[in-house]
Amino acid sequence: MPEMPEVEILVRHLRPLLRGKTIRRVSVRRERATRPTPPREFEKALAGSKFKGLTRRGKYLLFELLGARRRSEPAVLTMLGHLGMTGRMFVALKKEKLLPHAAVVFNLGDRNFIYEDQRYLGRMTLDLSPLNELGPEPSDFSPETFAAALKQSRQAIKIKLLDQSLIAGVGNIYASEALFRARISPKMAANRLTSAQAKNLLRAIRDVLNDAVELGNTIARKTVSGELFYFSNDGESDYERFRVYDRAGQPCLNKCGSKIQRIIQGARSTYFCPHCQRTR
DNA sequence: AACGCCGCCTGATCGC
DNA sequence: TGCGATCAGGCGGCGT
Repeated sequence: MPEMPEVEILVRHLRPLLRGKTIRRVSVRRERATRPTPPREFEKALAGSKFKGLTRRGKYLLFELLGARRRSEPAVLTMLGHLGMTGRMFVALKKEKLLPHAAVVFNLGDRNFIYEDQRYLGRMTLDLSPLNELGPEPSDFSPETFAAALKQSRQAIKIKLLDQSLIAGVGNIYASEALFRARISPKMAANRLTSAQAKNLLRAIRDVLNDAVELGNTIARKTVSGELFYFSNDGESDYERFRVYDRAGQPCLNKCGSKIQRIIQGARSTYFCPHCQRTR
């Protein structure tokens, strides 16, 4: 499940591999992959363009390209990528066999840049409108503004943290992790957090995400084989990575004597320590 | 208009 | 052994 740290790691990995490369040909192999941009339009718009920059916003990847020379001056294009639940993006030698779920293939000459997605919940598109719905990056959010924003909602804080229009980049795993570090109950109504609690929570969100990027970078370096790079969730690499996520029934790492509990909020799993996170 | 809920997707796992 | 049900969960869209 890629959240902000996984996307950040991927962006840092891909940036130097793509910079300056010209797209010879684009092949959309899954019609859904470029929604709402029509696949043929997507292929046509990007063929011949050159990768310039790559940045991240929330869980989105922003590919900046210089359009193919048409008559007038070259157009700047932005392509938006999202990994959904199971998306992967990597550069591979053209001669390598395509994975069964390759959704979009960008040919760069002797290499392919591939977006692959087992469940097709992610996408690669020219529609930039989702960016308008995003809240601030955790690093840009002033603690006062964050605290004030929480006052607007009666939803449980855990559910609220998943709202990308409030704060960008927090997903199901790091929402639980941040609340544990801030010692705040996931069930607490967002508008009932004190200003101090909100500030602690923002601090915890930043710490959890930054730590994950650092740890992930270590793992990623080990995972790279040749030109192939994967972000994978199903791995040995998750060892001791999370303090509460997926640890139901196991002892709280604060050694309080309680066991981590799993509850369902908004149809999603939440993990927390009922002793250390007693706020309501 | 904040909020709840469903659909999209495939593969792993579980119960009968 | 086989097969349907359930779960994984980010996000867009829709209904209230």
